Amino acid sequence: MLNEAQQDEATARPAERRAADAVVMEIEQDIVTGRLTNGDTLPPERDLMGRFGISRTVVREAIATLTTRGLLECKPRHRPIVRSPGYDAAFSAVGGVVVHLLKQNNGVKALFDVRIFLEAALVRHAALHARKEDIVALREALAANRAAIDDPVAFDNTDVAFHAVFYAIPGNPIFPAVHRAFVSWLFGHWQSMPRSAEQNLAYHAGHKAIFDAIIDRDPEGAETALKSHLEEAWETVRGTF
Amino acid sequence: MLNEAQQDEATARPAERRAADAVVMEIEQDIVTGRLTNGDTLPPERDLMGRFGISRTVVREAIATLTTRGLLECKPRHRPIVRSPGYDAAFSAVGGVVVHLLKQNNGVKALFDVRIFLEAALVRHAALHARKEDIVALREALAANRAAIDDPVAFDNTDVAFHAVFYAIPGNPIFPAVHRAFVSWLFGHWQSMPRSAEQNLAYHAGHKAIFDAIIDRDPEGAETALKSHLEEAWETVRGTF
DNA sequence: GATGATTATTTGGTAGGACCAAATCCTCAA
DNA sequence: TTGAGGATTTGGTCCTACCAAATAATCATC
Repeated sequence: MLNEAQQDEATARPAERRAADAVVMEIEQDIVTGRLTNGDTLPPERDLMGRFGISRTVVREAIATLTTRGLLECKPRHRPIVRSPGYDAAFSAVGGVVVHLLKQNNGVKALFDVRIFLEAALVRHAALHARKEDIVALREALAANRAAIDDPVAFDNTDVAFHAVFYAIPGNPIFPAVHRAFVSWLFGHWQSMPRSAEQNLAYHAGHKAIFDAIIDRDPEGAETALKSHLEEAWETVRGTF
Repeated sequence: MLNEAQQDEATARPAERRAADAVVMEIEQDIVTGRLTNGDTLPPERDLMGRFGISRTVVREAIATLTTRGLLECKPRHRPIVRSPGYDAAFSAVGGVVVHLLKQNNGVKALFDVRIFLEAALVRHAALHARKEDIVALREALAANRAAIDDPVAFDNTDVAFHAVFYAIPGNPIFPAVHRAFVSWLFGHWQSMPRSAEQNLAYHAGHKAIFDAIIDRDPEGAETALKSHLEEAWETVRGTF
């Protein structure tokens, strides 16, 4: 059955833009301009229907679009939660695709090589430009790593934390997000693999070699030590996926 | 009106997760395992309804999800086309989020700094490891750039192509994808801005300085030349957004 | 008055139908 | 054979109705 309102809407619509896009842009504006901030909840879908004068289908389409863009977080039977997008949200948005890419030929190797390449440049940068507080952070991370040699879980965590310092030194928020993406994409595969204390000692020695080169302000040595360390790590995990 | 099939379906469903997610995973599997390969078309939405025993609402939601993940390509009035995901698809999937990030405080600057950082490492790598064919590619790209100084559009294209060579030299497919992402995210803002032939000459001189350092196998010189070149480029565009 | 169980309301998820516009397929006359 | 015109297909949009879980409100009991 067809009512007049629907027909009028249908015949009048072609000239206009898509209703859903208008809603998306409006809510987008609210988030960008700060009228909606992180953690706020959107009104119920049925309220938005009336507010924008559109059907719930359109409301849901708009919410779905905003969710895929990382601006909203949806849980069943709960109002959508506003999420101010960060660089981490950007990387997690591609997680689904990356999973497929890693399954392709040498996908993990290609990503790991990129990590080595970028991190080599980061330790070189650290050797040249690390400030006092950066050195302190590195020294503390190295000590924590040493203290955790007998605890597999803690060692993994301190391992990641040590490398994270290099991504933090440039002060650019994109680098730490890249690091977290690397960890979630690469580490997820071979984590929970038990490692011996001897292996942890070798890893820690690799970390110390990098640290020593940095406090010596020796970029070449730092880069060499990092590449050696990561290539050793690669050899131990290459067969586990 | 409520028919029995709908009620049965509804009462039987709660055990499962969201219907749309199940469909997404199933089609995902078909693509990963090769039952659906690049260029194949999905059946019409109305067929999928019957095949999966779900409503068209859910079919469309699943297709939308797969599209945002880069596994499908949708055009109005055409069947969805299967796209085996590449690294470019991964980056384009985050395009929507990046747009917002760039609007935040210093977002463009942060991204441009990352580009400078990565590209500095790439030219250093080129200076150390470029093969003969890489040098040839660089020489040709530089010549094309020189020849296009009087043609704004062609100059932009050859400019991008010259820088692209550095991303290609390591032979890792991720780097070219990163470069294309940089171009689409950064260049899109200030493209179509007319540049004078003098400015193009300066840009070309920057390119030549990088090239000369590379054929001299001088990584420090190459890195310095690249940073100088890109920081000059930044100064000319920083006010245009 | 506090508390726990019961009921009502809210809310996101899903089903299914109707319509449109463009593209495609089909028919049939010239 | 061909091409013009109609019929069918197909994705895009909108609507209403219903379900199940979560939450809010109510009420009986102590």
